[in-house]
Amino acid sequence: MTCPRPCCEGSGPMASERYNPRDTEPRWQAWWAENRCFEAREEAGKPKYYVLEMFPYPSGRIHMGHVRNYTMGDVIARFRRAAGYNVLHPMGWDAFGMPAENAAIERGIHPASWTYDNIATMRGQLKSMGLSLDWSREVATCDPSYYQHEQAMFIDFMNAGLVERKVSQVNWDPVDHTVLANEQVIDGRGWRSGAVVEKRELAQWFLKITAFSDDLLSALDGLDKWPEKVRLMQKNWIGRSEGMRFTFAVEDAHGKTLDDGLTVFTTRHETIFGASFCAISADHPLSKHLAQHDEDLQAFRKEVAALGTSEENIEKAEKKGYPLGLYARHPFRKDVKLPIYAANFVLMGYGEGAVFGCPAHDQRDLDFARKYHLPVIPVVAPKGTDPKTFTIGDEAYVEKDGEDTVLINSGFLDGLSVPEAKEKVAHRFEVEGIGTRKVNHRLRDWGVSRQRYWGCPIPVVHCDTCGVVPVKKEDLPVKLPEDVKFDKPGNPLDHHPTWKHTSCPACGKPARRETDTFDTFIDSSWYFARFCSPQAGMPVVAEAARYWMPVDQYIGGVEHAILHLLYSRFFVRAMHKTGHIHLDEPFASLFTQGMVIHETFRTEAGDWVLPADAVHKEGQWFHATTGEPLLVGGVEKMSKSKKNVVDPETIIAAYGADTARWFMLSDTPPERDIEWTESGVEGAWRFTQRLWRLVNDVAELGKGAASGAGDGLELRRAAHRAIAAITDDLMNLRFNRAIARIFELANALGTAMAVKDKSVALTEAIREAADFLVLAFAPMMPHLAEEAWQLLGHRTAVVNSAWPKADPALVARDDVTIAVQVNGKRRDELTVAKGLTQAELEPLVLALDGVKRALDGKSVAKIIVVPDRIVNIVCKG
RNA sequence: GCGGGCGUGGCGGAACGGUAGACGCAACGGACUUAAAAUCCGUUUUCCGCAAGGAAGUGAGGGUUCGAGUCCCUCCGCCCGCACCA
Repeated sequence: MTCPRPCCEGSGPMASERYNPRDTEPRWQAWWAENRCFEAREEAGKPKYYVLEMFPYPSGRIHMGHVRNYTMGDVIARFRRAAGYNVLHPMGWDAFGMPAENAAIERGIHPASWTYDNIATMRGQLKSMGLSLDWSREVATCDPSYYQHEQAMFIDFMNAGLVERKVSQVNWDPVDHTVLANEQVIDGRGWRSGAVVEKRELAQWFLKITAFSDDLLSALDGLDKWPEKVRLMQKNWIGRSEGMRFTFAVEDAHGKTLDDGLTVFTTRHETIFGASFCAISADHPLSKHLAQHDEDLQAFRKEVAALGTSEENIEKAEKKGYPLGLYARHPFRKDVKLPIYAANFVLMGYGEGAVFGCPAHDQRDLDFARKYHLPVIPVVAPKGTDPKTFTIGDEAYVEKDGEDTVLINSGFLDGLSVPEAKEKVAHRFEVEGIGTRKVNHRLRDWGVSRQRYWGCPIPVVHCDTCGVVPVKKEDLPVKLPEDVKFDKPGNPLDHHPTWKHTSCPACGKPARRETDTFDTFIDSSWYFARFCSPQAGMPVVAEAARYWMPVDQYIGGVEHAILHLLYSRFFVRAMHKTGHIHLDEPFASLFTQGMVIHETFRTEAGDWVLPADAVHKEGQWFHATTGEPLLVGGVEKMSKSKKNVVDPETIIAAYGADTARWFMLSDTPPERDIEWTESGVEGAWRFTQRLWRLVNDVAELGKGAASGAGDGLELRRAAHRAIAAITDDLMNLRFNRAIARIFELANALGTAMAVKDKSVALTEAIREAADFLVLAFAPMMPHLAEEAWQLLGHRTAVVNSAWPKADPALVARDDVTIAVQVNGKRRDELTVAKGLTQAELEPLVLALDGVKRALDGKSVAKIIVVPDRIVNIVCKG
């Protein structure tokens, strides 16, 4: 036998060396590229598989989150490819956005050169990961050859009535000097800057996402390969509620009826007899109107505006109202007048910005009623309750699901159930012509105007004569000017001396270009479709999209559960409506991976310290250069601010991409947060070396003697079972389990290799198992796999090799180990031929020592047999 | 407040309602080495026992079942999303 140890003489030249990824990885990357292994072509008749990871923002360098995301995508792509699919696996750059402009402002670098430099760096880093990407399809959203199609589609959307320009109250980010969409405001702060968002009135472009509210909602049911969590978040975000919109007659303090009534929205119209006041938003037109002649009301409106909408404020805020001196007449109790208040808890942005208050059954209304001494009339009570004794204390009565309740104190509704009363009152409103059934959504239209330079110009022109006119399609793209200055706050496009001056596409007179640019979420709302035909002179070539779309597997962070994923679902619907694509749902299957987390270190002074600067000595952490002791903090998401980052480039340089990839997939399920640890990476590194030694040993194996030991059957079974399990795991994205199976296969192969004097059969089984092993880990460690594959004597490349097929005969078991329980506790086990019947098993089981001991003379009441799995003997006494 | 998820060894985590802890990390013991690293062999849920074997055990308590980490109810803790949405 040849000794595999590096120290031994006489072994082959390869075998005496450690596996060196620094040599092999660039070599195989170059080979794959030269042979265009990953360039996708449409092939009729071959099943296609479109794998896509959310494309990166070119911030400068890749981070571990990218490594995890792209490794998962690559494993899927390589596995599907081997399994016979025609795989599309493209990559691009979400290249517009604020950081490029910040670099321009802070360092005087042009956003374009900053962006393209970053792309070059990051492209190189991604290539060093050995990803099976089709680089011929690369796109950058900041390239006019990309955004011109976005502009063309926007014009089509305008013509299709999916675009609106309106003055509205918008979220203004005072740090980024731009407008934010509702989805981009988190806890009252800008999603990027973290600044408290202000309200401003501005003329803005909107995409009418609300035109698809119900469709976006109901189609979620069909997205059965999306995480339930994401579907639920979108459902809540769209926030559909069914109710009624109806109008109260309004009179003033002198009993004079006003021309206009007060229209409210409610989902609890059955509680109308419990109404004791009405409340309107401080921003309601009626409130604004009255404030013109009422200084106290003006003050109240200011107070409400100052409060904002952040979480803390809402929790603390007391329900407050300002009586307007107006009264709403109850529609069914003509003697009752409901005072109307402007109130701080009514939002202008939802429903009608006006409600009726039913204090008995709504906590906010109750708080309000108690403060202003308004009546509290219970109108819904548990069935059987005496209406005379049912009272409300400090808590509103809200019936729970499934509770049996009836209407009380409600005139013609008395005795009805809530659904019956809803129906009856709705009918009555409709008959009397004062109200209609109405579905409301929480979802607002998507404000897409941004007052920034580094984005896609909105292709319209403002003409004093013609108004807003879209740019002619033949004049697209509207390109960004290159000579811009960032010397003052605000939008450089607006400050540019000439760019905005143009002529009207309709009348030819001098006119102004729109200087707002698109929200960058538009750029990422269709890039997946562009990848089907990335160089086409139209947004999407129909045949290409028909072949490749939808994306079969989309992978990214859960932070995009609403923003990007909802916008994309809308945008594709708009593209469908305007004839650019044939489908509505872009992503058939979605996977949201967890974050990469790491321990945090800080000095006693409180400064964060990079993990690379922390050294562990005798159970204590110290700073590598200053030597001062370090405090170990929590394990948190890798972030620059806490410095708990590990640079992928350093890791790849030290261990190679395969090791980094292997670590990312091991142990932790892909949807959970993974903790990056030095010992884990070391472990992955050692395993690459172990595989390399194992393959070397197999490669050097001579022909076994016919008389040698071992029939190889056990190993063959292990290998085929491993392949069957790994195939199943990879199909279902259970990478950590697949990796455990690969460890087991390597262990089984190692055990077989330790047999002295191997028979021919065992030797052949070893060769087969080694091939299987290499093919099985190839999606995770593609470079090592290619190198090992050559060493095993194959002339093909792994990328061009088929996924191994498990032989069902070897996967199936002919004998089984059955656990034997007595009263549910395991007492013994029994290995028998598969498929024994209860009658055959019973005597065998009762004869077992462990069973006899446990029974100890007790009488057997019953024997439960689950074929080939378990026997449970139930006894008494 | 509403909605959702999760709780298993020292750690990451396995486990169609059917032998809890696969696989990995770490630790410990041993072999090899002048030594270290690497490598190889072994041990590692807890408790009792020399062992054979036994007892307990999946956040807590109850239930369904021949059998529960898994299903149901109540509670505790942690995480995430939304949040004055009428």
